[in-house]
Amino acid sequence: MPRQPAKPRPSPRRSPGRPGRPEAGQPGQRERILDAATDLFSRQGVAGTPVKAIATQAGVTPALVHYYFSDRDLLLDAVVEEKLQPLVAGVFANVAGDAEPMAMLVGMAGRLIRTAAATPWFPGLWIREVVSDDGALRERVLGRFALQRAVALSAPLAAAVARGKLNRGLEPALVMPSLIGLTLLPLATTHIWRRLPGGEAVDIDTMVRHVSALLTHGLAPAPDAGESRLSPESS
Amino acid sequence: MPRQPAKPRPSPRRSPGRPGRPEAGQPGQRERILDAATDLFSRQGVAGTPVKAIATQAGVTPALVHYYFSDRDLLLDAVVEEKLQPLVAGVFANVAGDAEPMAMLVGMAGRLIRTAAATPWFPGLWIREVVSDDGALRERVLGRFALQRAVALSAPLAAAVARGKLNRGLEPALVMPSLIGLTLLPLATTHIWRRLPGGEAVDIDTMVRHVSALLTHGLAPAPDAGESRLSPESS
Amino acid sequence: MPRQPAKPRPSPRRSPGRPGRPEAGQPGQRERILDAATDLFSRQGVAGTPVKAIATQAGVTPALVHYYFSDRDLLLDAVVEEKLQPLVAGVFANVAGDAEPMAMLVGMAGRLIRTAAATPWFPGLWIREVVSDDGALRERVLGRFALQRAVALSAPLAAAVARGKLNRGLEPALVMPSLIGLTLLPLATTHIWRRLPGGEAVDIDTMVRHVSALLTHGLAPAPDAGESRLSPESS
Amino acid sequence: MPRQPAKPRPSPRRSPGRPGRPEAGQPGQRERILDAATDLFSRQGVAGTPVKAIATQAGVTPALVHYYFSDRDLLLDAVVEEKLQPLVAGVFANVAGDAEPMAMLVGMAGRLIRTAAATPWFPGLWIREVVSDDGALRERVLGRFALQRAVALSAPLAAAVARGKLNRGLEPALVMPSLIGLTLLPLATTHIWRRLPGGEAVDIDTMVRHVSALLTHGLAPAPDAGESRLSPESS
DNA sequence: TATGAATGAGTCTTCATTCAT
DNA sequence: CATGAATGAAGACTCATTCAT
Repeated sequence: MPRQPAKPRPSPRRSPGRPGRPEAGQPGQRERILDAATDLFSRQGVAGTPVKAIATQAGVTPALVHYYFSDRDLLLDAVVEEKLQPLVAGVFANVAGDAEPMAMLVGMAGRLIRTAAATPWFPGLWIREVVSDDGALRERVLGRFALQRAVALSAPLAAAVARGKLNRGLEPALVMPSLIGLTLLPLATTHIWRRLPGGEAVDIDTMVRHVSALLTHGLAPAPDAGESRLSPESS
Repeated sequence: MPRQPAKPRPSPRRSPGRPGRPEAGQPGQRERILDAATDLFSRQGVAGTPVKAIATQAGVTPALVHYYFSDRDLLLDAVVEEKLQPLVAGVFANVAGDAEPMAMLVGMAGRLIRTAAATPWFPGLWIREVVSDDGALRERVLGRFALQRAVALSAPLAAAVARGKLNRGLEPALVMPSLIGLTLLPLATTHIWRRLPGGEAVDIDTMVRHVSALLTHGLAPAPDAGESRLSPESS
Repeated sequence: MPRQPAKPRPSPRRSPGRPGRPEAGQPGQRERILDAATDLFSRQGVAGTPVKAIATQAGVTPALVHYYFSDRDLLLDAVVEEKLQPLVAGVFANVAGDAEPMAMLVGMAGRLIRTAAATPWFPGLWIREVVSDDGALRERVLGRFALQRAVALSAPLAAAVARGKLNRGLEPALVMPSLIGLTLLPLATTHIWRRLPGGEAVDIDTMVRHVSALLTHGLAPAPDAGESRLSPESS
Repeated sequence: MPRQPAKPRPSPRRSPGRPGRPEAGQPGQRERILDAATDLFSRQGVAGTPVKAIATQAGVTPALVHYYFSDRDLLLDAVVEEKLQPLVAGVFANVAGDAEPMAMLVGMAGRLIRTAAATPWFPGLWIREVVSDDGALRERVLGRFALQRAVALSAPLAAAVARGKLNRGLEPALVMPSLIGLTLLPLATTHIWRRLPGGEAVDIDTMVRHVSALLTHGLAPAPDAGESRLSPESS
C-alpha cells in the first residue's frame, strides 16, 4: 500500500458494486455485460439500446462497458461471435447435405424451435438485426457464417427438388427463408399470438408439431404425381 | 442571425414555396414527408431514423416535419393509420370466415406477397417494427386493427382444423404467424437469398408458386390417416 | 440513436437568451463564436480548449457551436480561413520579390509586429498551433497559404544573398524563420519580459525599433571583408 | 483532449515518495516514463498527451505512471526539474555578466542551437509549453529558474547598450527574447523550412553560422553614426 | 513492485423540439 | 406556410485516478 500519507481521501468509495454485485465473481463482469447487451438488443433493437442501458442492466458503469469492449461496434462483434455464432453452430450441427432432405429440414426446424425457445433472445435478435434491411448485425452474421451455411445447403436442396425428393413446386433458394420464417418469426411473436384465443395453451412441443406437420406435407413431393414416398434412394 | 432592422417583413400571407419548389401542388409536402418516413423506417428502423433524415429525404426542413406532425410520436401514428392500415385492409379484403379455409389462406398468402412486392417498405416495416418485441409500431398496429383481424380469423381456423378441413397436426393459433413468416420474412430478406446460387432468378410469381406449393400440401388435411409426427427431439 | 424521450414537456422555455444576449444582433452569433474560439485557442491552445469554453465565452450553448460549425474540426478550418488567412495576406500585401530585399524584410518585420500587436491572438496562435510540431493548425496553414508564400520568397532571397545584397553569412532558407522568431516569439512572450526590469516600458514602437536595428545591421552585407565567425562551440 | 482538471493541488506535494527507489534495472522504469513524457509533450503538447500515451510509449501501464509520479501534475514538475532545468543550466553555464556582451550573446546562441539540436524535444517543448501564453510548464519554469536567469542578465545588457557596447537601437529587455526567437523557433520548425528549396541541405553548423552572422552584425554597435530607423509603418 | 479492474467527471456530438419571424 | 436559430437532454467515448491484489 504505497499511498499512505497525505491522502486526500475524497470519497469513501467502499463497495463499488451495485445491489447484487458479483461478490467473488462467478458470472464474470464481461459476461454479464455481454448477456445484458444480447438481451437488450433482442428486445429493444440495437439502435434503441444505449450503452448506459446495457451497463445498468449489468450492474456496472458505462465506462466499464468501454473498458471491456472498447467500442459499441466491437460489442456488436462480440455478441455475434460469442453469442450468435455458437448458437447457429448448434442448430447446424450434424447437418449433412447427403442426408435425406426431408428429415434434415424437419429436423433443423425442430432444432431451431427448441434452440430458440431455450435462448429467448435468439428469435428477436435474428428477426430484427439479422434479417432486417439495415440490421446492425446483418453483414457481420452473413459475412462470417450464415451465408456460407446457406450456400452449402443450396446445392443439395436444388438437387433434391430436381430429383423429386422434395415438392417440385418449391423454389430451392426459398426453402431456407421459409424455414426461418416458419420458426423464428412465430417465436419472435409469441407475445402476440399468445393473446389470441387458444394461444395461451401453445407450448414448445405444440409448436414443433405444428411446424412439422406443415413442413412434412408441404415439402414432401406431391403424392399424386406418382412418386412414392421414399423411393429406393441412390446417393 | 445578423438580420438588421431593415427587414423586408413579408406580408402575413406570403406565397409559400421558394423558387424552384414544387409549389403547393401535386406531391404534397405532408405526403412527401410521410412517404419518406415510411421508407426510412422500413429500411433503418424507427429508432435508427432521425427526423432530420426524414426531412432531408423529403426535401424539407426538420421544422416542417414538426409543423405537419407536431411530434415524432404522432408521425408514427400517421404512418400506421395512413400507410399500414390501408395496406392491411387490402390484404384482408373479401376474406370471409365462411370461405373454404384452404383457398382463403393460400389466397391471402398470395395477396400478401403481391402486396408486399408492390410496396417495398411493407415487409421490412412489419418485421422490424410490428413483429419485433419492442417494435415502435407494435402496440399501435395490434391495438388498432391487427389483433381484431387475427381474432376474427381464429375461430374459423380452429373449426376447420377440428373438422378436418385443415391438416390436423396444425395449431390454429399458429396458422397466421406461419403465414406471415412464410411470406413477409422471405420478402424482407430478398437481398440475402438473392445472393445465393439460383436466387437471382427468383421473381414474384416464383415466390407465390413456392409458398402456394408449400401451403397447399402443408395445410391440407393428410391424405391418409397416418399423420406424420416429428419426434419431439430426443434430447 | 435511441429517441422517444418520454416527452414530459417540463419547462415553458420562454426567453432563450442567457444574460447579455445579442438582442438585435450586431456582432453576429457566428462571428462571436469564431472570435471566442480564436482567442481561446491562442491563449490555451487548441487541445486545451473545449467547445464548451468557447461557447461560454461567446455566450451561447455548445450545441450552437455545432450548429454553426458542425464540427470541432471545421471550426478549426474556419479559424484558419476567416481569421489567419486574411491576417497573413495583410502582412504579405505588396511584398514583391523584386524590391530591395533589405527594405522588404525590415518592412515585413515591422508590419508583422504591428499586425500582431493589433491582433493579440495572432502571435500566440501562430507559435503554438502553427509552428509547433503537431500544431493543430499547422498543416492547414502550411497547405493553404503559408508554404507557397515562403517558397515564393525563397528564390529572391537566395539570389540576394548570392549577389551580396544581403549578408553572405546568412542561409536563405533560414531568413524567414529568423524573421518569425524575431517578431512573433517576443510578441507571444510579452507577458514574460514585461516582468523584467525595464520591460514594462517597452511599447510597440520600441519593439519595431529594436527589431529594425537588429535586422538592419544583421541582414545587411558586411561593410568590410572581415566576417565574424562564431567558433564552433568552445566546450 | 482538454485536460488540466482545475488543479486544486490540495496536498502539500511531497517528494513523490517512491517507497523503494527504482535503481534496479538499467533503463529505469521511472526514467523511461519521464523520457516518454518529455518526448510526447514536446511533440503533441501537454494538453494533447494523455497519461496512457506516455505509458504506452514507455512500455508500462498507466497505473505505473501514477505509481511513480502520483499525479499528472507532479509528472510535469518532474519534467521541469529533471529535464528542462539541467538543460537550461548547461546553456547558461559559465555565462558571466562581466564578459564581453557580444561574445556572450553569440556564444549563448551557439550553445542554445547545439544543445537544442542534441536534445530534440527541447525547442518544441519550450516553444509550446514555456513560451506560450498558458503553457503548461510556463509558471513552473519561470518561477524556478528562467526568470532569475533573465533578470541576472538584464542589468549587464542594459549597461552594455548604454555604454555603446551593443547596438544602441536595441532594447535591452528584448535581447533575450530575440535570442530565443532566433534560435529555438527555427529549430522547432525544422520540419517546415526543410521543405523549402535549399532547406534540406541546412545542418546545425549552417544554422549556427546563420545566426552568428545575423547577431554579430545585428547586435554590434553601429559602425557609423547613421543609424537605420524603420519608418513607423509605411502605410 | 505492478497491474487489471473500476469509475466520476468530462468532451464531442446528435437529436427532438420550440419559437420568432 | 416555412424556416433559421437556438437549446436541453442525451449518447458515445476518453481520461485521470484509485484500489485490491
